[in-house]
Amino acid sequence: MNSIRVSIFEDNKHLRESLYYLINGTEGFICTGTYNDCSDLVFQLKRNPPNVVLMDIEMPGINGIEAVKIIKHELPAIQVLMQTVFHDDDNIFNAICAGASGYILKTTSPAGYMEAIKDVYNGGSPMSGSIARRVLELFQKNIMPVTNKDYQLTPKEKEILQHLVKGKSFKMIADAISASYETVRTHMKNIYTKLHVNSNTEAVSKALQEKIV
Amino acid sequence: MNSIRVSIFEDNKHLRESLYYLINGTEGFICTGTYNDCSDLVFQLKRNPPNVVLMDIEMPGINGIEAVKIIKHELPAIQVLMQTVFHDDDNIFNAICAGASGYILKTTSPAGYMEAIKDVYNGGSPMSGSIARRVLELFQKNIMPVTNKDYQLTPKEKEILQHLVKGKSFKMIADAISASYETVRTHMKNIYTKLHVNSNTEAVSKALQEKIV
DNA sequence: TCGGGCATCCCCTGATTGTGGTATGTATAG
DNA sequence: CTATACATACCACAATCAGGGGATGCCCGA
Repeated sequence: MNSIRVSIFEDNKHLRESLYYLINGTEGFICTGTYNDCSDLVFQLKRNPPNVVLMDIEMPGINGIEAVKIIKHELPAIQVLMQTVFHDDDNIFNAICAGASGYILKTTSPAGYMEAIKDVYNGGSPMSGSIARRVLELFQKNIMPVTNKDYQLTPKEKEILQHLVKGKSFKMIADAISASYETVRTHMKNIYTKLHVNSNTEAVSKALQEKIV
Repeated sequence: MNSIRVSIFEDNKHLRESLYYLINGTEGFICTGTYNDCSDLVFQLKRNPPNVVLMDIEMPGINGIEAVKIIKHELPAIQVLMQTVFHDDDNIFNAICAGASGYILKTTSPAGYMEAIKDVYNGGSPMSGSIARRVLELFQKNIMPVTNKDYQLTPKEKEILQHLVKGKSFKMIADAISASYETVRTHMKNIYTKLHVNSNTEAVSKALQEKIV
């Protein structure tokens, strides 16, 4: 079966070489390249594409986070596993926001390293509880905020609100729903009352932010 | 120092009692209650509030996921750690979307259980790589969809746009940024040009949907 | 049958926006 | 030194919106 192809970006020569031998010395893994910085990043990765990139977060020149952004933009299929010497939550979090699939501490055992690489390759995202929590919190706050407060909007009102969000004027909405301008206005008044707003912009804002539309 | 207070929701009597003795038998932990279903959930939790709830995901009556929703709605300070017999990604994922802070397999060792509880209590979110990946993907897709088309808005223009999104009128914005009404209007014209829109509602809509704000 | 919720329409008045101009001062890059 | 970008400011006119009314018809549940 095919080996998991791994590239290493790490400025510390000793660690870089250790990882190289570790990976090539493990059944089912092969190292496609080691690099001490991110110059020619895309070129190198395209010439000899890995499945997984092991990326140091602290590096001279282009740092690991920038590198992740570039990789995910140019070669989105490649999974990036960040590695860092210490638990720098902020940087790790940023790396994950940039598209990294997981991260690992450099103090991890060789077996743990291989485990994490395999996990990433197989679609997992190894990360610590504290990083996971930060991701979760942002996640729960921004995605899920199915803040489904129920404003008791009628179907017609929702329909009108949708048109409004699309940027239509009252006149255009009237046209779209085959009703008179005044009807739309009446509906809008009712929407304003229900949403506790008093302008079209506020209504649009609330509709989008609370996912009423 | 204070012990970590833990409540157990688990329909299997054997496991429930094992956990009870494990928790009460461990230094620094105390079990505030064991329940075999979620009836009177809120009442019980309010009467004897824990720091962490250990919640079985598969339960008769109100299932674990519903229970999480209720807990996070009524007592958001309580951290919920889900437990499940097997790696049911979908359910775990749903539980996490509902507000759970992490999860643990029932096959986990006693030491691992205590570790996970402590992790959750300390603000971590223990979860497997595969769950983490699903969260990450949704996260990166929905939060980060830094659909960052760059509209080249100046700082001032962005500031004004932010006020607009908050529902303020031109007059109020002028006041907020200490500029004249006419200045705000000029900025708005420029914003419209850059965003290719021609009304305040459209601008708000675009600003929110493309996360320009 | 009566009231309530919903959708439909109309009027008037004043406030706010949209559009198209012009213009000045201050940086900053070339 | 000279464009160029940016923030600032003003005017005028047309269009649209907000807030206050009032009104009709339909359907459904009490």
